[in-house]
Formats: sequence, C-alpha cells, structure tokens
Amino acid sequence: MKMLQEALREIQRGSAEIIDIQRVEKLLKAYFEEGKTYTVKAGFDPTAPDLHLGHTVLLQKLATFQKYGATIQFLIGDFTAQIGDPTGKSVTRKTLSALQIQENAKSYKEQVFKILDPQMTEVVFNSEWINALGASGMLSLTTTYNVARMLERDDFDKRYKSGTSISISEFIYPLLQGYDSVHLKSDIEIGGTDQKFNLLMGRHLQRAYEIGKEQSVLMMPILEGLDGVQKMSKSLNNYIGVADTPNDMFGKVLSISDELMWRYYELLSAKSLNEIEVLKSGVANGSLHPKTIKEELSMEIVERFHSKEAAQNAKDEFERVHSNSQIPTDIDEFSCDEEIWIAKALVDCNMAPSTSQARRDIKQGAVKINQEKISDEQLQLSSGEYILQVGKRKFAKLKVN
RNA sequence: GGUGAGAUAGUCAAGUGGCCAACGACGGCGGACUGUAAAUCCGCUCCCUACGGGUUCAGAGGUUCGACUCCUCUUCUCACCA
Repeated sequence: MKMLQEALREIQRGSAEIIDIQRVEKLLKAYFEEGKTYTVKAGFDPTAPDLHLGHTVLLQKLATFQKYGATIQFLIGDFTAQIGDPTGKSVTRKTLSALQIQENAKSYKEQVFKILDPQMTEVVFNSEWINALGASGMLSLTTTYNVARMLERDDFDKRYKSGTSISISEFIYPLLQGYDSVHLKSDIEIGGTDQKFNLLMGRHLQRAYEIGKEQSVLMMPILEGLDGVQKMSKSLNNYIGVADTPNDMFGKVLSISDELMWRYYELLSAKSLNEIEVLKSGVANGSLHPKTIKEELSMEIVERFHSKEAAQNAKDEFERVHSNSQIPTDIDEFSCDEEIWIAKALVDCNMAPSTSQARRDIKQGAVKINQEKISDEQLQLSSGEYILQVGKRKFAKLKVN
C-alpha cells in the first residue's frame, strides 16, 4: 500500500495534467498485487533524432513507469511524419526516405536506451499498421470524428478563424495518432501538454473501436531552456543536447539559475521526491550550499549520457578552469607562418567574428595572452607559442613560426 | 480580381531631404560583484590595421550638391472587399 502511494506520487511528479488517474492507480495496484504489467505509449517524430534534455523529460517519465512494471511502446511515427504534426507548426514537412528513417531510428535507440531499459521497451513503427489499414480502413477511421469537433482543437480553431489554410491531411494526423493507440491497445499514453488533443483522440478511438479500454493520458510540461523562460529548443540556442560533450553539459547545467535547478531536479533527476525534499530543506536552512546541489545535478546528468568517469573529469576540469582560473586541458590549436597581428589572430582562431569585434574585445580588457591581460590593439605576435583567451571561456593555442 | 497599408541591423521598432552607421527595447558579447548562478550596475553591439575609410535601411532605376526619407517600376507581406 505504501509502495502504491509512492509509485503514484512519482508518476504524478512534475506532470501538467493526468486524465483518468483512477485507471493508472488500478494498473499499479494490479502490478503490485498480482505482478500484472501494462503498456505505456509515447510517440516520437523520426525527423529529429538529436535529442536535448527537453525531450528527455518524457523519457524520464517512461523510465519511472518501467520501474513500476510498465512495458514501453516506443513509437516512431514514420508514417505520420509524412503528414507533419500540425501542432504549432505552419510549414509542411518534407518527406523522409525509408533509409533515413531507419538511420534516425537507430540513433534514437542509442540515445534513448541510456535512460530506458531495453528489456521493457518495444520499438514500433506506425507505418506497419497504418499502411495495412488501406483505403477502406482509412475511410472508416474518418467516420469516427467530425469536422466541428476537429475544429475544437485550439490551433485549428485559430487558424480557421484567421483564415489560414488547414489541409485535410492535417485533420487525419490526430486520427492516425489515436489509431496507434487502438492498434497497440495502450493502457497509458504520455506526451507534452501541446499534444493534449491528439492524446485524447486515442481515448476516443479506443472507445469507438471497442477495444475494451480507454487509455489514461499523462501530459508533461515543456522544459524551460537555460534562460529559464523560453522552452528548450535548438533554434533558441538555450538547450543542452544529450550528445553535448561532458564538459559542455556540465557547464551548461551549472549555469542555470537556482530556481530553475529545482525544476530540472523535478523533471530530469532520477532522485526520488523524498531525496529532493531533503536537499531543498537543506538549502533552505543553510546547511547545504545551492552550488553543491547544482553540481550534483550536473554530475548526474553527465553521468547518464556519458559515464561516471566523464562526469568526474568534467567536474575537475571545471574547477580547474573556473574556480582556479587555469587553462583548460584540451584547447584548440592553430598555427601560422609569419608574424601576425593580434586582432587577425583572434579571428583566425575562431575567437572573434571580425577584426572589429576583436579590437573591441581588446579595448574592453577581455583578451589575455598567457594569462596576461593585454590592451594594445596593434600588438604583433612574433614567433613563439601563445595561449589566447577571450572572455572567460574561449581559449586557443597559437603557434607562430 | 479590387482597394488600402507596409518592407529599416539577430528580433521588435523609431526615423518622412543634410544633425544617420541610423533613437529605443529585447537578445548577444565583455567588465564589476559572485557560486562561470540569479539579481544588480557599467560598457560594447555592420565591415576594414581604423583620430580615417568602405558598404548599409526589400530590389532596380531616377530627381537632387546631398536620399532611409521624394518619383517610377519589380518582388514580397498584411488588412478590408469580391
């Protein structure tokens, strides 16, 4: 009974909304009492296999479910990708070749199994059953829903009212996503809050097809990026990629604000709620320094995507460079054949976008050579080896012959 | 198809003949303070070995000593009507 309560808490942790929590409770109960397993579905788009931490929020939740007996239906939407999810998008997608999809799926697996247990995960492609549906199957699928209800969906509604075009195929998208749940007989589906309509479609269609159950739906919020305000995304350049180097990853996590740190703990850490509670009260009463807690989080995340060793190295390196302001161990090396003007050298070493910017940096006291701040914009570097530094984090080694 | 409005740096947005490399805001970068945090404060933010020079305000022409500002055409965006 205690186990059940705790499982429920962990499952609800960080979620934005859960529909039909009672059913989730029943499934858990059946697991704890009779060892019965159940399925949790999550769909992914095969177009973007390079994940960042924002995507892993869902994965983390799936991992929690696995801990409590779920088999994950990891669905790669290779068929639906041809349509493009209309959610929040206005541009039509280019279609992917089968080969590309296979490749993307492969790199998905590599990244995803760092979090999920492969033993309890089925990777499935929806083209398999959707292609089998045929024209008549597709037609009967469309009879389960009507235009008026389709237009209830927020973004359709807005687009319709504002006169922006909505293609019929976009109407099909939620239907197909819902049909996936029919085929897979999913017990629970999880997704981002922006997916609400599509997720509910699964419930609707499971009822319409009379498969004897209606999936519960769990929605996770969108993770804020490094700035703490906007959602984490590649285009806003406020993301931490799961493929980032250990040092980058460590530094990025450490650079988030204290407030945001708790959010990351809630959504990303594998620590239990109780453990996190201990940390929180420790910080509140001053017995724990927030920086230490943040370091722990950074370590945990680096460890998850790289290794324990890499995490420790990243931490040591970070301390070397930033706490003791030493030179990092690995820095890019460049060389040139003759005496070179400092501003030009900075541009050549990718440390400044233009000589104008380089001059400004020098003027502002941001440039150091061999740890010494310089102020002479006209400085010429004669032959020798130099460690160049711009600001706090850009380093390069330059060899002048 | 008709009518009207508009297009300015990474984004938003001033500027309606010279004072404009272009107000301001956001973002970004650097500095101070720190825990490479946040908050705060300060500076910078087209390019060029530069007290000077070059190229910019959707594109192409034109008027003028001089244009982001006026005229013509082109492209694109938006609103209303059909």
